[in-house]
Amino acid sequence: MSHSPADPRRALTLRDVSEASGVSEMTVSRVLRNRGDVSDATREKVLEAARTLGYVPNKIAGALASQRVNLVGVIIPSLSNLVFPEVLSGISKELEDTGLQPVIGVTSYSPEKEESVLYEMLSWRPSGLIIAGLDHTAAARTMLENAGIPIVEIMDVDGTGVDSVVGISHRRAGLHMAEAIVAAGYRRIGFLGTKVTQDYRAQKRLDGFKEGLAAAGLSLSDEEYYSGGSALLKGREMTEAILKRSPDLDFLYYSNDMIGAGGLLWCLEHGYDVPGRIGLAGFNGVDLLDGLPRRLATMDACRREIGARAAQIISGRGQSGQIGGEVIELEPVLQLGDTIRKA
Amino acid sequence: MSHSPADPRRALTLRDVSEASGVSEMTVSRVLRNRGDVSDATREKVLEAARTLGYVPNKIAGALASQRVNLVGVIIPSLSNLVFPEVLSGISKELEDTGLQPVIGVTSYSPEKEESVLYEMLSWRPSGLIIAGLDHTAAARTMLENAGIPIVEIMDVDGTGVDSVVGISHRRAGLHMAEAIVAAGYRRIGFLGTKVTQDYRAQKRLDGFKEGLAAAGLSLSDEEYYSGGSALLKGREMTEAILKRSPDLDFLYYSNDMIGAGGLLWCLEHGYDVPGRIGLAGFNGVDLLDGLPRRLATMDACRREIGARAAQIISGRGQSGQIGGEVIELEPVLQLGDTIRKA
DNA sequence: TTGCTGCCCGTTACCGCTAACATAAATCGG
DNA sequence: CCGATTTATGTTAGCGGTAACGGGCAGCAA
Repeated sequence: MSHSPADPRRALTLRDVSEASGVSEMTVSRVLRNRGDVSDATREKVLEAARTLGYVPNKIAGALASQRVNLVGVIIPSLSNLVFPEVLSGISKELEDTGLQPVIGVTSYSPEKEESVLYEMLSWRPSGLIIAGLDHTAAARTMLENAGIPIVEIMDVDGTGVDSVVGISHRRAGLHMAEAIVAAGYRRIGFLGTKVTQDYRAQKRLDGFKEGLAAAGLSLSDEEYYSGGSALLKGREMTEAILKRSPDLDFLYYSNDMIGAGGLLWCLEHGYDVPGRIGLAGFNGVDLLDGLPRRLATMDACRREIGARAAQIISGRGQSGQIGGEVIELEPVLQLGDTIRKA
Repeated sequence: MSHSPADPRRALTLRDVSEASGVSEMTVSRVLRNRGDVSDATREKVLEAARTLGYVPNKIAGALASQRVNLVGVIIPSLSNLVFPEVLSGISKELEDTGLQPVIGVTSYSPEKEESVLYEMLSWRPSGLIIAGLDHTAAARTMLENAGIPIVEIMDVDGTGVDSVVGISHRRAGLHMAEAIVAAGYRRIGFLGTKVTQDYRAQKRLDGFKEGLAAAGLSLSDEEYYSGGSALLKGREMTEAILKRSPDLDFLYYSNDMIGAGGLLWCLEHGYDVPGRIGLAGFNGVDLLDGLPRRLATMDACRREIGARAAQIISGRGQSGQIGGEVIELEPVLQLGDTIRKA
């Protein structure tokens, strides 16, 4: 374990490398960033010195001096939702060879937490920001407006964005699901969802769903809500509860696939004829569904593509040459699966 | 939208706030960090000015000047594994009110990617680093050794760490599972796992498992591997394949709960007597299992606690007053569930 | 009054790096 | 063989904060 003469545990700086290789700090900096003209001889010398010393550049200093930061902030409500890791994977794949790096912040569906996470992120002066949802506190919105960097609000297009927006219309997703259910002949429809009132998108889906029912002269026959715990198990419990209370229901609409899957398993075990006697549908299109005994009807939320398109906008590789304020509405695809009877 | 006289889109600095409130930059800095003595009158004045201007401090400059960074790097192989989001949640909860903030990097199980992610992270000079696994490239190990910050390697204790280590012994986890299976009277045992050879921990579990079988004079009767795709579906397909090839197997050990769940569903659908005719076990204790028709035998990997303990070490709140080189081995609990017959 | 203390605030010198400009040596056409 | 480029390197001045220290002023005991 070699160490510099002065202090054995001092962090290395450009100066150490420059002294070790006998050139100026500036030249070392140029070599390490592949910038400007440097002769092959000195380049080798410098790289050699940096390698043997184990030098790691200090990006904090670099960013301050160059006024450039290769970070992209990504703010999402949760990591356990399964949806967001997929969005993230779309983002990081797209950012892969742009030199940009995502930094993740999690809000736990709390607007106050979102505000503080956003503040913290902006204080690192990222070169772009991707944030889930269109609904923020007034302070958060102001920060976004004044940040002076590209902002992309994702997941949702039902509302007004600060800058660019990439997502689907959750209202219309709910609406279309309702239409498909009604078209298939179901009439006594129950809804099962999360209690979290801060999940604006689930709320919008429900609103659209009710709207779709209303257009056919129908309304929700019963509802059931949960919070916390294993979603699959909750799906079972809620399904049992709602069917006990309202045995005449002929359709159950779940706010996400996980509880829908639980409900599906419960119905099959209890001998319900699915989709004859009762129909089921969820939301999201998680690939978990492929392994279930029967494929749950769902609607793909285009998670990976949302991530990819958002990242493209930040990296300036958006298909439109637009400079900002871009709005991309993706179309969620209804997958009937095996739990809605064919009309 | 108010703007400063010079440039409407220039980012705000301490100087702007100091001019707006008529005090020095230093005083503004003190107010915003709650440090040193400032009179209530000026404090109010400064906060007021900062608020109306919408000033967001520049942590890059702050970190450079103070040589302190409130970031903790966290490097994990994947976000879709379900295990890691849980570890992360343990970490962020524990870090919540320490002023420290986790920054996540993902390696996709690639040692080269790990190396570059690590380099990138260290270049931001975080005040601590949590990284999954004990197995790294030589260059990565050297970086870790010379980083000069607390390092915690998590998940795994079968090997030698650079600094602190928090995890379970995957070798012994596999070993104990084998012992339990043998004790329950199963003899013709198959293994189903991922093809990813870079998942060192899965490999160690398998090694321990084989060791446990060998101690009883047994060995694996058949094996089946997969990569990519929906784990639940793969679990089904692999189960079908292995049982077709080796119909006399009486136990299936899966390298994770997800494929185990798929296998369980397949066996139940095809009328297998579980756990009489055939036993099943997975690994991890994901709470998904609670919703399955039968509870899969598994072994809890203590994910949240691993995250929490690692974070404690970084934040200096570890229970031992130790300064580094701490090794915490947690004990995974075997949950027999309903898929191993009671001896 | 003198001197000391504690409170409040300002000044100065960096932190480690890079943009922009300056300089020195090598190349070159006419 | 000279001025005009080109190539390779060095010098200077910050980037936007903060540590460390300095100093004015009020309060107070001697």
